[in-house]
Amino acid sequence: MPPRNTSTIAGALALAKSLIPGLPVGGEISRMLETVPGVRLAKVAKNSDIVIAGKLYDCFYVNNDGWLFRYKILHNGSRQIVDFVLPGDVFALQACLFKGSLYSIATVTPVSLSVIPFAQIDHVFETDPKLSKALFWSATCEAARLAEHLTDAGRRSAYERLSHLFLELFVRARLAGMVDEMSFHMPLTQELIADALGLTHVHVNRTVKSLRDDKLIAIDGKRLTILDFEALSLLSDFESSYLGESARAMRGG
Amino acid sequence: MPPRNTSTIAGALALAKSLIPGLPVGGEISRMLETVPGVRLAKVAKNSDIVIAGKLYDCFYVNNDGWLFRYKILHNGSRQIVDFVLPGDVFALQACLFKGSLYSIATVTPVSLSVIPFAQIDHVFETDPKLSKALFWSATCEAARLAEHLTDAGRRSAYERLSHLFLELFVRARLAGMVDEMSFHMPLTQELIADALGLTHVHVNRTVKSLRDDKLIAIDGKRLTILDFEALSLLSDFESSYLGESARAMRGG
DNA sequence: CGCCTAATTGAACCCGGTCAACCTTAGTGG
DNA sequence: CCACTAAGGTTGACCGGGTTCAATTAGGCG
Repeated sequence: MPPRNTSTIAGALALAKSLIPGLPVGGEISRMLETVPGVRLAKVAKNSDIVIAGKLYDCFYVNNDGWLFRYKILHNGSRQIVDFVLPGDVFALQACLFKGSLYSIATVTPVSLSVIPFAQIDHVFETDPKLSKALFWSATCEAARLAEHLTDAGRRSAYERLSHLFLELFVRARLAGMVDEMSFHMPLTQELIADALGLTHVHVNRTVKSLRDDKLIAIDGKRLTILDFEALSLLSDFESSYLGESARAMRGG
Repeated sequence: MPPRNTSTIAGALALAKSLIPGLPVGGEISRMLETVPGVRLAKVAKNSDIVIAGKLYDCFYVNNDGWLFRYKILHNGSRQIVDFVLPGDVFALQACLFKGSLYSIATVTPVSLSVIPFAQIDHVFETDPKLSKALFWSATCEAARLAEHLTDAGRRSAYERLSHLFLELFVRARLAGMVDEMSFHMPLTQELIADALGLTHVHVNRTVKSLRDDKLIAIDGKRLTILDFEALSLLSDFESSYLGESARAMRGG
Protein backbone atom coordinates (compact mmCIF):
# COMPACT_ATOMS: atom_id res chain seq x y z
CA MET A 1 0.00 0.00 0.00
CA PRO A 2 1.52 3.33 -1.00
CA PRO A 3 1.90 5.97 1.73
CA ARG A 4 -1.31 7.88 1.99
CA ASN A 5 0.25 11.30 1.68
CA THR A 6 1.85 10.54 -1.62
CA SER A 7 -1.35 9.49 -3.23
CA THR A 8 -3.10 12.52 -1.83
CA ILE A 9 -0.44 14.83 -3.09
CA ALA A 10 -0.35 13.15 -6.46
CA GLY A 11 -4.06 13.58 -6.78
CA ALA A 12 -3.82 17.10 -5.60
CA LEU A 13 -1.16 17.92 -8.15
CA ALA A 14 -3.27 16.70 -11.02
CA LEU A 15 -6.16 18.62 -9.54
CA ALA A 16 -4.19 21.81 -9.23
CA LYS A 17 -3.64 21.92 -12.97
CA SER A 18 -7.38 22.02 -13.41
CA LEU A 19 -7.91 24.69 -10.85
CA ILE A 20 -5.67 27.38 -12.25
CA PRO A 21 -7.99 29.98 -13.73
CA GLY A 22 -8.41 29.89 -17.46
CA LEU A 23 -8.12 26.16 -17.86
CA PRO A 24 -11.15 24.10 -18.83
CA VAL A 25 -13.42 22.90 -16.07
CA GLY A 26 -16.31 20.50 -15.70
CA GLY A 27 -16.13 17.15 -17.44
CA GLU A 28 -12.41 17.59 -18.00
CA ILE A 29 -11.65 17.53 -14.32
CA SER A 30 -13.77 14.58 -13.47
CA ARG A 31 -12.19 12.42 -16.18
CA MET A 32 -8.73 13.52 -15.07
CA LEU A 33 -9.43 12.60 -11.49
CA GLU A 34 -11.02 9.23 -12.12
CA THR A 35 -7.62 7.61 -12.46
CA VAL A 36 -6.01 9.39 -9.52
CA PRO A 37 -5.62 7.44 -6.28
CA GLY A 38 -6.78 9.20 -3.12
CA VAL A 39 -9.31 11.31 -4.96
CA ARG A 40 -12.68 9.73 -5.50
CA LEU A 41 -15.77 10.73 -7.39
CA ALA A 42 -19.19 11.02 -5.81
CA LYS A 43 -22.70 11.58 -7.09
CA VAL A 44 -25.20 13.17 -4.76
CA ALA A 45 -28.95 13.56 -5.28
CA LYS A 46 -30.68 16.94 -5.26
CA ASN A 47 -31.82 18.54 -2.00
CA SER A 48 -29.18 16.73 0.04
CA ASP A 49 -26.96 18.15 2.72
CA ILE A 50 -23.30 17.40 2.09
CA VAL A 51 -21.80 19.41 4.93
CA ILE A 52 -23.52 20.20 8.24
CA ALA A 53 -22.56 23.34 10.13
CA GLY A 54 -20.55 22.62 13.26
CA LYS A 55 -19.33 19.17 12.24
CA LEU A 56 -15.73 18.27 11.44
CA TYR A 57 -14.59 17.25 7.96
CA ASP A 58 -11.43 15.78 6.46
CA CYS A 59 -12.21 16.19 2.79
CA PHE A 60 -12.96 19.10 0.56
CA TYR A 61 -14.63 19.03 -2.85
CA VAL A 62 -14.54 20.17 -6.43
CA ASN A 63 -17.91 20.48 -8.08
CA ASN A 64 -17.88 18.84 -11.50
CA ASP A 65 -21.53 19.18 -12.36
CA GLY A 66 -24.70 20.60 -10.83
CA TRP A 67 -25.51 23.41 -8.40
CA LEU A 68 -25.08 23.64 -4.63
CA PHE A 69 -25.36 26.35 -2.00
CA ARG A 70 -23.66 27.20 1.28
CA TYR A 71 -25.91 28.44 4.07
CA LYS A 72 -26.46 29.15 7.73
CA ILE A 73 -29.59 28.78 9.88
CA LEU A 74 -30.21 31.29 12.66
CA HIS A 75 -31.92 30.75 16.00
CA ASN A 76 -35.21 32.15 14.71
CA GLY A 77 -35.18 29.65 11.85
CA SER A 78 -34.30 32.05 9.07
CA ARG A 79 -31.70 31.04 6.53
CA GLN A 80 -28.90 33.01 4.92
CA ILE A 81 -27.36 31.57 1.77
CA VAL A 82 -23.86 32.97 1.53
CA ASP A 83 -22.89 31.61 -1.89
CA PHE A 84 -23.87 29.31 -4.71
CA VAL A 85 -21.47 26.63 -5.93
CA LEU A 86 -21.22 26.16 -9.69
CA PRO A 87 -19.27 23.61 -11.72
CA GLY A 88 -15.53 24.18 -11.38
CA ASP A 89 -15.79 25.60 -7.87
CA VAL A 90 -13.89 24.31 -4.85
CA PHE A 91 -15.89 24.10 -1.64
CA ALA A 92 -15.89 22.91 1.99
CA LEU A 93 -12.27 23.85 2.48
CA GLN A 94 -13.23 25.90 5.53
CA ALA A 95 -14.91 22.79 6.97
CA CYS A 96 -11.44 21.21 7.10
CA LEU A 97 -9.70 24.22 8.59
CA PHE A 98 -11.98 25.34 11.40
CA LYS A 99 -12.89 23.33 14.45
CA GLY A 100 -16.32 22.80 12.95
CA SER A 101 -17.72 23.80 9.58
CA LEU A 102 -18.91 27.40 9.60
CA TYR A 103 -21.88 26.67 7.37
CA SER A 104 -23.90 23.86 5.89
CA ILE A 105 -23.69 22.95 2.21
CA ALA A 106 -26.50 21.35 0.24
CA THR A 107 -27.28 20.40 -3.33
CA VAL A 108 -29.85 22.15 -5.48
CA THR A 109 -29.66 19.68 -8.36
CA PRO A 110 -28.07 16.24 -8.58
CA VAL A 111 -24.30 16.85 -8.48
CA SER A 112 -21.12 15.11 -9.45
CA LEU A 113 -18.18 15.82 -7.15
CA SER A 114 -14.51 15.09 -6.72
CA VAL A 115 -13.74 14.36 -3.09
CA ILE A 116 -10.20 15.30 -2.05
CA PRO A 117 -8.76 14.09 1.25
CA PHE A 118 -7.34 17.09 3.00
CA ALA A 119 -4.76 15.17 5.02
CA GLN A 120 -1.85 17.38 5.91
CA ILE A 121 -2.19 20.94 4.81
CA ASP A 122 1.28 21.69 6.09
CA HIS A 123 2.67 19.08 3.76
CA VAL A 124 0.68 20.47 0.86
CA PHE A 125 2.06 23.95 1.33
CA GLU A 126 5.59 22.65 1.72
CA THR A 127 5.62 20.39 -1.30
CA ASP A 128 2.98 21.54 -3.75
CA PRO A 129 3.09 25.18 -4.76
CA LYS A 130 0.58 24.69 -7.55
CA LEU A 131 -2.09 23.34 -5.28
CA SER A 132 -1.25 25.97 -2.67
CA LYS A 133 -1.67 28.67 -5.24
CA ALA A 134 -4.93 27.22 -6.47
CA LEU A 135 -6.32 27.01 -2.95
CA PHE A 136 -5.26 30.55 -2.19
CA TRP A 137 -6.79 31.87 -5.39
CA SER A 138 -10.02 30.01 -4.66
CA ALA A 139 -10.24 31.57 -1.19
CA THR A 140 -9.54 35.02 -2.61
CA CYS A 141 -12.31 34.73 -5.21
CA GLU A 142 -14.72 33.45 -2.61
CA ALA A 143 -14.03 36.47 -0.41
CA ALA A 144 -14.58 38.76 -3.40
CA ARG A 145 -17.96 37.16 -4.11
CA LEU A 146 -18.98 37.40 -0.47
CA ALA A 147 -18.12 41.10 -0.39
CA GLU A 148 -20.43 41.63 -3.38
CA HIS A 149 -23.18 39.61 -1.73
CA LEU A 150 -22.76 41.74 1.37
CA THR A 151 -23.09 44.87 -0.72
CA ASP A 152 -26.26 43.41 -2.23
CA ALA A 153 -27.84 42.80 1.14
CA GLY A 154 -26.54 45.95 2.77
CA ARG A 155 -26.98 48.71 0.25
CA ARG A 156 -28.92 47.66 -2.83
CA SER A 157 -32.68 47.70 -3.43
CA ALA A 158 -34.48 44.47 -4.23
CA TYR A 159 -34.50 45.40 -7.91
CA GLU A 160 -30.75 46.01 -7.88
CA ARG A 161 -30.02 42.85 -5.91
CA LEU A 162 -31.85 40.64 -8.36
CA SER A 163 -30.11 42.34 -11.27
CA HIS A 164 -26.71 41.88 -9.68
CA LEU A 165 -27.29 38.25 -8.75
CA PHE A 166 -28.52 37.31 -12.20
CA LEU A 167 -25.48 38.93 -13.78
CA GLU A 168 -23.13 37.18 -11.39
CA LEU A 169 -24.70 33.82 -12.09
CA PHE A 170 -24.67 34.51 -15.81
CA VAL A 171 -20.95 35.37 -15.89
CA ARG A 172 -20.03 32.46 -13.65
CA ALA A 173 -22.11 30.09 -15.76
CA ARG A 174 -20.36 31.44 -18.85
CA LEU A 175 -16.95 30.83 -17.30
CA ALA A 176 -18.10 27.27 -16.64
CA GLY A 177 -19.17 26.89 -20.26
CA MET A 178 -22.85 26.58 -19.42
CA VAL A 179 -24.13 29.57 -21.38
CA ASP A 180 -25.78 29.44 -24.76
CA GLU A 181 -26.04 32.89 -26.36
CA MET A 182 -27.42 35.01 -23.53
CA SER A 183 -29.29 32.30 -21.66
CA PHE A 184 -28.55 29.43 -19.30
CA HIS A 185 -30.19 26.82 -17.11
CA MET A 186 -30.78 28.42 -13.70
CA PRO A 187 -32.27 25.83 -11.34
CA LEU A 188 -32.71 28.08 -8.29
CA THR A 189 -36.16 28.53 -6.76
CA GLN A 190 -37.33 31.99 -5.78
CA GLU A 191 -37.04 30.91 -2.17
CA LEU A 192 -33.32 30.12 -2.60
CA ILE A 193 -32.81 33.46 -4.31
CA ALA A 194 -34.65 35.20 -1.49
CA ASP A 195 -32.46 33.58 1.16
CA ALA A 196 -29.34 34.56 -0.76
CA LEU A 197 -30.37 38.19 -1.11
CA GLY A 198 -31.94 38.81 2.27
CA LEU A 199 -35.49 39.11 0.91
CA THR A 200 -38.71 37.11 1.12
CA HIS A 201 -39.76 34.81 -1.69
CA VAL A 202 -42.89 36.91 -2.10
CA HIS A 203 -40.92 40.03 -2.78
CA VAL A 204 -38.49 38.19 -5.05
CA ASN A 205 -41.49 37.13 -7.08
CA ARG A 206 -42.78 40.68 -7.44
CA THR A 207 -39.32 42.00 -8.29
CA VAL A 208 -38.62 39.33 -10.89
CA LYS A 209 -41.91 40.28 -12.46
CA SER A 210 -40.78 43.92 -12.71
CA LEU A 211 -37.50 42.87 -14.31
CA ARG A 212 -39.42 40.88 -16.88
CA ASP A 213 -41.94 43.66 -17.48
CA ASP A 214 -39.01 46.02 -18.01
CA LYS A 215 -37.56 43.63 -20.62
CA LEU A 216 -34.26 43.26 -18.79
CA ILE A 217 -34.51 39.50 -18.40
CA ALA A 218 -36.71 36.67 -19.62
CA ILE A 219 -37.51 33.46 -17.83
CA ASP A 220 -38.81 30.34 -19.48
CA GLY A 221 -39.17 27.53 -16.99
CA LYS A 222 -35.76 27.19 -15.38
CA ARG A 223 -34.04 28.99 -18.26
CA LEU A 224 -32.87 32.55 -17.64
CA THR A 225 -32.07 34.93 -20.51
CA ILE A 226 -30.21 38.20 -20.02
CA LEU A 227 -31.98 40.62 -22.39
CA ASP A 228 -30.11 43.81 -21.50
CA PHE A 229 -26.74 43.13 -19.94
CA GLU A 230 -25.72 46.78 -20.16
CA ALA A 231 -28.78 48.16 -18.40
CA LEU A 232 -28.59 45.53 -15.66
CA SER A 233 -24.90 46.30 -15.13
CA LEU A 234 -25.44 50.01 -14.81
CA LEU A 235 -28.36 49.86 -12.45
CA SER A 236 -26.68 47.36 -10.12
CA ASP A 237 -23.05 48.56 -10.29
CA PHE A 238 -22.03 45.20 -11.69
CA GLU A 239 -18.38 44.98 -12.63
CA SER A 240 -17.42 41.41 -13.36
CA SER A 241 -13.73 41.56 -12.48
CA TYR A 242 -14.40 40.27 -8.98
CA LEU A 243 -15.31 36.94 -10.51
CA GLY A 244 -11.66 36.51 -11.36
CA GLU A 245 -11.81 35.68 -15.06
CA SER A 246 -8.31 37.04 -15.26
CA ALA A 247 -5.93 37.53 -12.39
CA ARG A 248 -2.89 39.72 -12.66
CA ALA A 249 -0.34 37.56 -10.99
CA MET A 250 -1.83 34.08 -10.79
CA ARG A 251 -1.01 32.47 -14.09
CA GLY A 252 -1.12 28.72 -14.27
CA GLY A 253 2.02 26.71 -15.05
CA MET B 1 22.41 45.70 -5.29
CA PRO B 2 20.86 42.38 -4.26
CA PRO B 3 18.22 40.91 -6.55
CA ARG B 4 14.87 42.39 -5.59
CA ASN B 5 13.15 39.07 -5.14
CA THR B 6 15.55 37.84 -2.53
CA SER B 7 15.05 40.77 -0.24
CA THR B 8 11.33 40.58 -0.70
CA ILE B 9 11.23 36.93 0.12
CA ALA B 10 13.49 37.35 3.09
CA GLY B 11 11.20 40.00 4.47
CA ALA B 12 8.24 37.88 3.71
CA LEU B 13 9.68 34.95 5.59
CA ALA B 14 10.18 36.97 8.73
CA LEU B 15 6.71 38.32 8.28
CA ALA B 16 5.19 34.89 7.90
CA LYS B 17 6.33 33.90 11.36
CA SER B 18 4.32 36.76 12.75
CA LEU B 19 1.25 35.89 10.77
CA ILE B 20 0.69 32.38 11.99
CA PRO B 21 -2.29 32.50 14.31
CA GLY B 22 -1.53 32.40 17.98
CA LEU B 23 1.70 34.34 17.85
CA PRO B 24 1.87 37.84 19.30
CA VAL B 25 0.91 40.72 17.05
CA GLY B 26 1.10 44.49 17.18
CA GLY B 27 4.29 46.09 18.37
CA GLU B 28 6.12 42.79 18.01
CA ILE B 29 5.65 42.70 14.28
CA SER B 30 6.66 46.25 13.63
CA ARG B 31 9.90 45.86 15.55
CA MET B 32 10.65 42.61 13.77
CA LEU B 33 10.11 44.19 10.38
CA GLU B 34 12.11 47.34 10.95
CA THR B 35 15.34 45.55 10.18
CA VAL B 36 14.06 43.62 7.19
CA PRO B 37 15.05 44.85 3.74
CA GLY B 38 12.20 45.20 1.23
CA VAL B 39 9.59 45.77 3.89
CA ARG B 40 9.12 49.33 5.03
CA LEU B 41 7.09 50.96 7.74
CA ALA B 42 4.56 53.70 7.13
CA LYS B 43 2.47 55.97 9.31
CA VAL B 44 -0.77 57.32 7.89
CA ALA B 45 -3.04 59.98 9.37
CA LYS B 46 -6.68 59.35 10.22
CA ASN B 47 -9.40 59.72 7.58
CA SER B 48 -7.00 58.97 4.71
CA ASP B 49 -7.55 56.69 1.75
CA ILE B 50 -4.77 54.15 1.36
CA VAL B 51 -6.22 52.14 -1.49
CA ILE B 52 -8.63 53.43 -4.14
CA ALA B 53 -11.06 51.02 -5.79
CA GLY B 54 -10.15 50.28 -9.40
CA LYS B 55 -6.49 51.23 -9.17
CA LEU B 56 -3.57 48.83 -9.41
CA TYR B 57 -1.26 48.08 -6.47
CA ASP B 58 2.04 46.26 -5.99
CA CYS B 59 2.19 46.18 -2.23
CA PHE B 60 0.03 44.76 0.47
CA TYR B 61 0.02 45.69 4.15
CA VAL B 62 0.04 44.47 7.70
CA ASN B 63 -1.66 46.74 10.17
CA ASN B 64 0.50 47.27 13.24
CA ASP B 65 -1.59 49.84 15.02
CA GLY B 66 -4.87 51.69 14.52
CA TRP B 67 -8.15 50.98 12.73
CA LEU B 68 -9.03 50.96 9.03
CA PHE B 69 -11.99 49.90 6.92
CA ARG B 70 -12.52 48.47 3.46
CA TYR B 71 -15.46 49.86 1.50
CA LYS B 72 -17.24 50.35 -1.78
CA ILE B 73 -19.21 53.32 -3.11
CA LEU B 74 -22.25 52.64 -5.30
CA HIS B 75 -23.59 54.74 -8.18
CA ASN B 76 -26.21 56.35 -5.93
CA GLY B 77 -23.51 57.45 -3.52
CA SER B 78 -24.24 54.97 -0.76
CA ARG B 79 -21.35 53.20 0.90
CA GLN B 80 -20.94 49.61 2.01
CA ILE B 81 -18.16 48.85 4.46
CA VAL B 82 -17.25 45.21 4.00
CA ASP B 83 -14.80 44.83 6.87
CA PHE B 84 -12.81 46.62 9.52
CA VAL B 85 -9.05 46.17 9.76
CA LEU B 86 -7.61 45.77 13.25
CA PRO B 87 -4.00 45.49 14.39
CA GLY B 88 -2.45 42.25 13.20
CA ASP B 89 -4.60 42.03 10.08
CA VAL B 90 -3.27 41.68 6.54
CA PHE B 91 -5.02 43.81 3.93
CA ALA B 92 -4.98 44.97 0.30
CA LEU B 93 -3.83 41.61 -0.95
CA GLN B 94 -6.74 41.53 -3.38
CA ALA B 95 -5.57 44.89 -4.74
CA CYS B 96 -2.41 43.10 -5.94
CA LEU B 97 -4.20 40.12 -7.42
CA PHE B 98 -7.06 41.61 -9.41
CA LYS B 99 -6.72 43.92 -12.36
CA GLY B 100 -7.86 46.77 -10.13
CA SER B 101 -8.59 46.85 -6.44
CA LEU B 102 -12.10 45.65 -5.69
CA TYR B 103 -12.62 48.16 -2.89
CA SER B 104 -11.15 51.24 -1.32
CA ILE B 105 -9.40 51.16 2.03
CA ALA B 106 -9.21 54.09 4.42
CA THR B 107 -8.01 54.83 7.93
CA VAL B 108 -10.29 55.53 10.88
CA THR B 109 -7.50 56.50 13.27
CA PRO B 110 -3.84 57.24 12.67
CA VAL B 111 -2.25 53.91 11.70
CA SER B 112 1.14 52.32 11.61
CA LEU B 113 1.64 49.86 8.75
CA SER B 114 4.16 47.44 7.33
CA VAL B 115 4.26 47.72 3.55
CA ILE B 116 5.22 44.49 1.80
CA PRO B 117 6.17 44.49 -1.90
CA PHE B 118 4.13 41.79 -3.54
CA ALA B 119 6.56 41.14 -6.38
CA GLN B 120 6.17 37.62 -7.68
CA ILE B 121 3.49 35.62 -6.08
CA ASP B 122 4.49 32.58 -8.10
CA HIS B 123 7.91 32.76 -6.56
CA VAL B 124 6.46 33.11 -3.08
CA PHE B 125 4.36 29.99 -3.46
CA GLU B 126 7.27 28.03 -4.88
CA THR B 127 9.82 28.98 -2.28
CA ASP B 128 8.07 30.07 0.88
CA PRO B 129 5.51 27.69 2.30
CA LYS B 130 5.18 29.60 5.53
CA LEU B 131 4.21 32.82 3.86
CA SER B 132 1.94 30.92 1.48
CA LYS B 133 0.21 29.32 4.40
CA ALA B 134 -0.17 32.62 6.21
CA LEU B 135 -1.65 34.29 3.15
CA PHE B 136 -4.05 31.44 2.62
CA TRP B 137 -5.15 31.47 6.22
CA SER B 138 -5.65 35.21 6.10
CA ALA B 139 -7.87 34.90 3.01
CA THR B 140 -9.87 32.11 4.65
CA CYS B 141 -10.53 34.14 7.79
CA GLU B 142 -11.50 37.14 5.73
CA ALA B 143 -14.05 35.08 3.84
CA ALA B 144 -15.43 33.78 7.14
CA ARG B 145 -15.88 37.31 8.46
CA LEU B 146 -17.53 38.44 5.26
CA ALA B 147 -19.99 35.56 5.44
CA GLU B 148 -20.98 36.69 8.93
CA HIS B 149 -21.33 40.27 7.80
CA LEU B 150 -23.53 39.07 4.98
CA THR B 151 -25.67 37.20 7.48
CA ASP B 152 -25.92 40.38 9.52
CA ALA B 153 -27.15 42.44 6.62
CA GLY B 154 -29.32 39.73 5.12
CA ARG B 155 -31.13 38.09 7.99
CA ARG B 156 -30.60 39.87 11.31
CA SER B 157 -32.59 42.73 12.82
CA ALA B 158 -30.84 46.01 13.63
CA TYR B 159 -30.68 44.99 17.28
CA GLU B 160 -29.08 41.66 16.39
CA ARG B 161 -26.66 43.24 13.92
CA LEU B 162 -25.31 45.70 16.44
CA SER B 163 -24.95 42.93 19.03
CA HIS B 164 -23.11 40.72 16.59
CA LEU B 165 -20.78 43.46 15.38
CA PHE B 166 -19.87 44.56 18.89
CA LEU B 167 -19.07 40.98 19.85
CA GLU B 168 -16.96 40.47 16.74
CA LEU B 169 -15.00 43.64 17.39
CA PHE B 170 -14.60 42.72 21.04
CA VAL B 171 -13.20 39.28 20.29
CA ARG B 172 -10.94 40.57 17.54
CA ALA B 173 -9.70 43.34 19.78
CA ARG B 174 -9.04 40.77 22.49
CA LEU B 175 -7.02 38.64 20.06
CA ALA B 176 -5.02 41.74 19.27
CA GLY B 177 -4.42 42.36 22.96
CA MET B 178 -6.43 45.56 23.05
CA VAL B 179 -9.02 44.53 25.62
CA ASP B 180 -8.99 45.48 29.28
CA GLU B 181 -11.48 43.43 31.31
CA MET B 182 -14.63 43.60 29.19
CA SER B 183 -14.00 46.96 27.54
CA PHE B 184 -11.89 48.39 24.73
CA HIS B 185 -11.29 51.53 22.72
CA MET B 186 -13.73 51.47 19.79
CA PRO B 187 -13.09 54.51 17.56
CA LEU B 188 -15.88 53.91 15.03
CA THR B 189 -18.54 56.55 14.46
CA GLN B 190 -22.18 55.54 14.26
CA GLU B 191 -22.04 56.41 10.59
CA LEU B 192 -19.24 53.88 9.96
CA ILE B 193 -21.18 51.27 11.90
CA ALA B 194 -24.29 52.05 9.88
CA ASP B 195 -22.45 51.60 6.58
CA ALA B 196 -21.00 48.31 7.77
CA LEU B 197 -24.37 46.91 8.83
CA GLY B 198 -26.59 48.22 6.06
CA LEU B 199 -28.45 50.68 8.29
CA THR B 200 -28.65 54.46 8.65
CA HIS B 201 -26.75 56.32 11.34
CA VAL B 202 -30.07 57.48 12.78
CA HIS B 203 -31.26 53.95 13.30
CA VAL B 204 -27.89 52.83 14.65
CA ASN B 205 -28.22 55.57 17.22
CA ARG B 206 -31.67 54.43 18.33
CA THR B 207 -30.57 50.79 18.45
CA VAL B 208 -27.41 51.51 20.43
CA LYS B 209 -29.64 53.34 22.88
CA SER B 210 -31.82 50.24 23.27
CA LEU B 211 -28.76 48.07 23.86
CA ARG B 212 -27.64 50.44 26.56
CA ASP B 213 -31.08 50.70 28.11
CA ASP B 214 -31.18 46.90 28.16
CA LYS B 215 -27.85 46.85 30.03
CA LEU B 216 -26.15 44.70 27.40
CA ILE B 217 -23.41 47.19 26.62
CA ALA B 218 -22.10 50.47 28.00
CA ILE B 219 -20.45 53.27 26.07
CA ASP B 220 -18.30 55.95 27.61
CA GLY B 221 -16.89 58.22 24.97
CA LYS B 222 -15.13 55.92 22.51
CA ARG B 223 -14.87 53.12 25.05
CA LEU B 224 -17.18 50.15 24.60
CA THR B 225 -17.92 47.73 27.45
CA ILE B 226 -19.60 44.38 26.95
CA LEU B 227 -21.89 44.02 29.94
CA ASP B 228 -23.60 40.75 29.01
CA PHE B 229 -21.57 38.67 26.59
CA GLU B 230 -23.83 35.65 26.98
CA ALA B 231 -27.08 37.47 26.24
CA LEU B 232 -25.56 39.26 23.25
CA SER B 233 -24.24 35.95 21.90
CA LEU B 234 -27.56 34.19 22.20
CA LEU B 235 -29.66 36.88 20.65
CA SER B 236 -27.31 37.36 17.69
CA ASP B 237 -26.19 33.76 17.08
CA PHE B 238 -22.63 34.78 17.76
CA GLU B 239 -20.19 31.90 17.72
CA SER B 240 -16.64 33.18 17.73
CA SER B 241 -14.91 30.27 16.00
CA TYR B 242 -15.15 32.02 12.62
CA LEU B 243 -12.63 34.55 13.91
CA GLY B 244 -10.06 31.80 13.75
CA GLU B 245 -8.54 31.97 17.22
CA SER B 246 -7.61 28.36 16.73
CA ALA B 247 -7.37 26.54 13.46
CA ARG B 248 -7.36 22.77 13.25
CA ALA B 249 -4.65 22.28 10.72
CA MET B 250 -2.75 25.52 10.45
CA ARG B 251 -0.19 25.39 13.20
CA GLY B 252 2.79 27.65 12.91
CA GLY B 253 6.28 26.24 12.61
C1' DC C 1 -55.18 11.92 -12.24
C1' DG C 2 -53.70 13.43 -7.74
C1' DC C 3 -50.13 15.19 -4.88
C1' DC C 4 -46.68 18.30 -3.60
C1' DT C 5 -43.75 22.00 -4.46
C1' DA C 6 -43.13 26.42 -6.50
C1' DA C 7 -44.99 30.61 -8.49
C1' DT C 8 -48.23 34.29 -8.15
C1' DT C 9 -51.26 37.86 -6.36
C1' DG C 10 -53.81 40.82 -2.84
C1' DA C 11 -54.21 43.50 1.47
C1' DA C 12 -52.64 45.09 5.87
C1' DC C 13 -48.83 46.08 8.50
C1' DC C 14 -44.13 47.43 10.35
C1' DC C 15 -39.12 48.01 10.70
C1' DG C 16 -36.12 50.98 9.38
C1' DG C 17 -35.50 55.15 6.23
C1' DT C 18 -36.01 60.07 5.45
C1' DC C 19 -36.14 64.71 6.75
C1' DA C 20 -35.27 68.05 9.99
C1' DA C 21 -34.14 69.81 14.16
C1' DC C 22 -31.24 70.34 18.23
C1' DC C 23 -27.49 69.11 21.44
C1' DT C 24 -22.78 67.96 22.76
C1' DT C 25 -18.04 67.74 22.31
C1' DA C 26 -13.52 68.72 20.61
C1' DG C 27 -10.67 71.46 18.11
C1' DT C 28 -9.15 76.29 16.51
C1' DG C 29 -7.93 80.80 16.40
C1' DG C 30 -8.09 85.40 18.23
C1' DC D 1 -9.77 81.98 28.08
C1' DC D 2 -13.57 82.14 25.42
C1' DA D 3 -16.13 82.58 20.87
C1' DC D 4 -16.65 80.15 16.91
C1' DT D 5 -17.04 76.10 14.08
C1' DA D 6 -17.53 71.47 12.51
C1' DA D 7 -18.36 66.78 13.30
C1' DG D 8 -20.81 63.49 15.64
C1' DG D 9 -24.63 62.14 18.65
C1' DT D 10 -29.65 62.41 19.78
C1' DT D 11 -34.55 62.84 19.13
C1' DG D 12 -39.24 63.50 16.85
C1' DA D 13 -42.69 63.00 13.04
C1' DC D 14 -43.79 60.93 9.00
C1' DC D 15 -43.14 57.85 5.10
C1' DG D 16 -42.36 53.66 2.22
C1' DG D 17 -40.02 49.38 0.61
C1' DG D 18 -40.40 45.10 1.92
C1' DT D 19 -42.77 41.69 5.17
C1' DT D 20 -46.51 38.97 6.72
C1' DC D 21 -50.46 36.42 6.20
C1' DA D 22 -53.41 34.19 3.31
C1' DA D 23 -55.39 32.39 -0.70
C1' DT D 24 -55.12 30.89 -5.49
C1' DT D 25 -52.84 29.11 -9.64
C1' DA D 26 -49.42 26.62 -12.24
C1' DG D 27 -45.88 22.80 -12.87
C1' DG D 28 -43.41 18.51 -12.22
C1' DC D 29 -43.76 13.77 -11.31
C1' DG D 30 -45.24 9.03 -9.75
